[in-house]
Amino acid sequence: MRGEASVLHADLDAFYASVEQRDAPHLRGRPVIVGGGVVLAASYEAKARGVRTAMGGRQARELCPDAIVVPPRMDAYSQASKDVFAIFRDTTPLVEGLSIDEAFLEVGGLRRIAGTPEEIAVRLRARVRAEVGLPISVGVARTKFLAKVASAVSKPDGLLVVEPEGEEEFLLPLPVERLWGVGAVTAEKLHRIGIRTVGQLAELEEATAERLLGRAAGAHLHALARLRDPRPVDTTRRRGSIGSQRALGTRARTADELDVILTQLLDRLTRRLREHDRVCRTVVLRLRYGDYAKATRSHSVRHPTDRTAVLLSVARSLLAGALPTIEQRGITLIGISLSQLGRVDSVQPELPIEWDDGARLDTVLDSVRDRFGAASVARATQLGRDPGWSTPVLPEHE
DNA sequence: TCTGGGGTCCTAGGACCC
DNA sequence: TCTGGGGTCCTAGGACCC
Repeated sequence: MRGEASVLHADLDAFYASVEQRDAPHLRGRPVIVGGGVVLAASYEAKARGVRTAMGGRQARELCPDAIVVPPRMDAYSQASKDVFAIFRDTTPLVEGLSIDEAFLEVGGLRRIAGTPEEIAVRLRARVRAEVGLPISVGVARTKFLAKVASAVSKPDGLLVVEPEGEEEFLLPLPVERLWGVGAVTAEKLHRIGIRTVGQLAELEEATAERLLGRAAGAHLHALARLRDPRPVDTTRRRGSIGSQRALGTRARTADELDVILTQLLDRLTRRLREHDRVCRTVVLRLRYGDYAKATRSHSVRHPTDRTAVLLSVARSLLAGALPTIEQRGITLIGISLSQLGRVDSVQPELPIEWDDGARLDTVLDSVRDRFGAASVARATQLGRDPGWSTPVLPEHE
């Protein structure tokens, strides 16, 4: 016995472009492209001409010469997102945000006070249109996955309810690319063995799917194709990492220039960290070399922190390690991610231990660990506790 | 495809611990 | 001295999503 279709997936249509058309009447009904170098968003009029998100700006203008290209206004999109999410939360307390412009809503317990899921979805769309001025598509189904596919199929400005009895008829004929988690690489692997529809994937043995796609991805996609998706709407999810990056073009950069950019990126990120009362443990340096090959370098500190100085010095040492390669190959992008985020109140109060020369003990231990590994820190800590040990010999701290 | 910016999750090897 | 199995953490890379 299947449950009822009580999960809504609400997804704003061509979000950035719709906000632009809302705010500038002369853009309405016309092809609009947000972002110059690369297409961040395209209105449906531009999509009809073949313009796609992430497409190069030149190609987009060739496809659609009369498109109006506007620069992004992130603050406006952020405010529109807040307005729409307020309506989501006014609809049900069980909201799981997925990104700036989409969310799952569980409305199963609301039948007596708010009506059927379909009625709730109709009202939600009308409210977003009337109160925020934006078109939004909604899929309604028994599981998150089916609701997400339903909203995508309903676009633009649509509503599609997949009743439990109609799930096979709805899903199985769709191309595998419609599955959430199937991109270009996975689609190509499936095509190579003759699988083009979700139904064909469902007929495969699970073990075969796992061999082909990897254990987790294979099992997951196989389950989705067989209509199994036990994940409930999760209202407690929190961001696990934040990042900031900058594309640099192809000209050569000096180490000083890179250091300035790195400092700006880190300053912005640590500010965001503190604004949201979060701390982090891992700094990831992202690089794209002159040949557009990507690389990452990361380092984790012992104690979660939101201090710019601490995280910047970690980022700098990561960058210093990569400089020889950058000199050789050139650099076209630099980015920083801060991960292993935690709540600031989960951090234990810092012990005011001072070393002889004034360096903090944890800072000294971090530098020992960097050079000699975690075991050495454990040993050094033990030795430090040994009354027979006088002054530990530690590497100079920079 | 002459290539943004913000994220999530998974894999795999090595170090380390029990 | 050689050899286990299981678990966690760290690091690097890759696929995918909007």
